[in-house]
Amino acid sequence: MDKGWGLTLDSDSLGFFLNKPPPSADPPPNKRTNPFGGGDRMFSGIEFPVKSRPADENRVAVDEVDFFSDKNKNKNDDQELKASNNTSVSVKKENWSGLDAVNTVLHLVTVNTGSDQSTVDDGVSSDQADNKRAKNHELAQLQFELQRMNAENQRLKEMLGQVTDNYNALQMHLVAVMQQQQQSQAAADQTSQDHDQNIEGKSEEKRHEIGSSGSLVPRQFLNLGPREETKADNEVSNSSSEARTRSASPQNNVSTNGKRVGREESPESETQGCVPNKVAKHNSPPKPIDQATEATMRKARVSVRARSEAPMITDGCQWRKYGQKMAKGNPCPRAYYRCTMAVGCPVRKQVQRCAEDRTILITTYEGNHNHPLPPAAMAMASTTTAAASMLLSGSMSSADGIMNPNNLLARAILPCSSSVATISASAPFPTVTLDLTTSPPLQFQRPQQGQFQLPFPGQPQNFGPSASNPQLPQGFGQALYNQSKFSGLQLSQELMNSTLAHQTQQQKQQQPQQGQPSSFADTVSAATAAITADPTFTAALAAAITSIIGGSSHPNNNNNSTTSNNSNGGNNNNNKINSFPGN
DNA sequence: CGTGTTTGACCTGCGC
DNA sequence: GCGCAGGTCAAACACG
Repeated sequence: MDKGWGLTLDSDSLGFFLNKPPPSADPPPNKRTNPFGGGDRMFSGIEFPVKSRPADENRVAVDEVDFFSDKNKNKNDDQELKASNNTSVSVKKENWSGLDAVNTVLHLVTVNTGSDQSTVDDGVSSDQADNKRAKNHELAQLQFELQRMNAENQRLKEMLGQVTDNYNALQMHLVAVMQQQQQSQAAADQTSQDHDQNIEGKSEEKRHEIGSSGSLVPRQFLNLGPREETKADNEVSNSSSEARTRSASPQNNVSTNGKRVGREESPESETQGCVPNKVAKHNSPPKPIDQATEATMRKARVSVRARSEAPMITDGCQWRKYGQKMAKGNPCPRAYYRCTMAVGCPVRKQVQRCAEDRTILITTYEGNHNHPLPPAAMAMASTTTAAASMLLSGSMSSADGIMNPNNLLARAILPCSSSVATISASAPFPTVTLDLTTSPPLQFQRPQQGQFQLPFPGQPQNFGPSASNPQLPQGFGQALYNQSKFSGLQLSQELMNSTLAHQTQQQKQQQPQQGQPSSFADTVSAATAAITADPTFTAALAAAITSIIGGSSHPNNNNNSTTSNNSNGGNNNNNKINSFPGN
């Protein structure tokens, strides 16, 4: 099981925006105390409240709690002391400097310092009284302003919660729509090719399933291949839970012929995960439709490179380690995990440190979850899904090749950082690599939108104990972004843009008459138009925005940030360190 | 005792 | 066919 020492993808992403210094070359070996306890460097960027660290002294640390901390109380005490004794203000000055350091960020108290300064050399008591009154007045104003900002902050938090919920709903809706489109196309293809009524029936069933589930409550599946997902869903919908349970345990599948049969014949593994060639060979009649393509899609992998001192990144899922091997060309062992969130879930991942830079953790995901994902796992799942979808669609529509880091595919996946996405054609399986190891600038690079600055760098979001929850920092993408000046965090943008790119890819497949974009650059450039071109999406987006602007704020909307985090973090973080020699 | 990890053995695919 | 490397299994082990 995932012992959860890992940092989450988002925390890493957040760290980018905080100008997180690169990990020290020689980190304390067992520094991994409580990942969410605030002591870990990896999470300090987003933990709440913000801890001050030497490396972050110049960071914008807007911590509402601190404004009413003892320091301020001391200041008030000093004021009172001074009022009664007319004593020196030197001590008070020191305290002011402390507050000033904070308020400089808020541009609130620059006047006070000057006022304070003038008091020092003034020996006239009446002037002192005036100054005291003035300062008290300013203090009251300051506190009022702080309260106002706190309220504003709270409101923004609530907005964030709402936006997060709406975003999740929209994203799921988008996935559902894409599934529907793909299903329709697949059904059409099937009909034209072999008139397989059975498959069509399944497609209808699938459509019905999507429709009946409600447009905004699609299932949360991680799919590394769009078509595969369809097939998998059909299987899931057609198979009883009992059958799944039976097939879940490899031991139960051991036949009398051999001890490894169970693994090979696991339906989940075949249809949703990596399909062993053996199965393909043994499987019934060859399908006329791109079997090779389907096999390729099943084997699609998404690799995430992120800097982490932890043995593995926390992605919201539960993992159980089932093997470890020394890989050729890398002194660090490769660990093998499988998802244990549901019995028989075929999703596996490999975790290995980069040989060149051991602070870089390479996590490779493979397969599709056959179970609903917790919100905490949706970010990574969506990211990998979108990346894999783009990979697969790209590999189908154009020649495989290394994607240049400057390619817009990379920017579609990671538009706001200097991170790159690469597609490896030489790997045994088509693999898209999301490189999150390069620190982006504090400003997003949005080729079509110019630059903008993060409004709340380091802003404590009420993320609960697991501030690293990947599902929370989810903005709306540029539509909402442009309208409300709200910005998501890095992964949000990644998700949004990659999802949009994927959506565009789907639309591209459905509208060949408009001429296919010849490259992903076109795909990405069309993604912006897609968000407005798709009336469904636009309407849903508008509804979400309206609900926000309408002021219907529900603090509990952020509950998932706490509960899911707890469940996620709890599941993932009460684990002990893997004995991972490479770490 | 249950659960998760470790680790050597085994299987499979691939290149020569 | 052989060797190599990747991937997986499962008994042994550790831990709470």
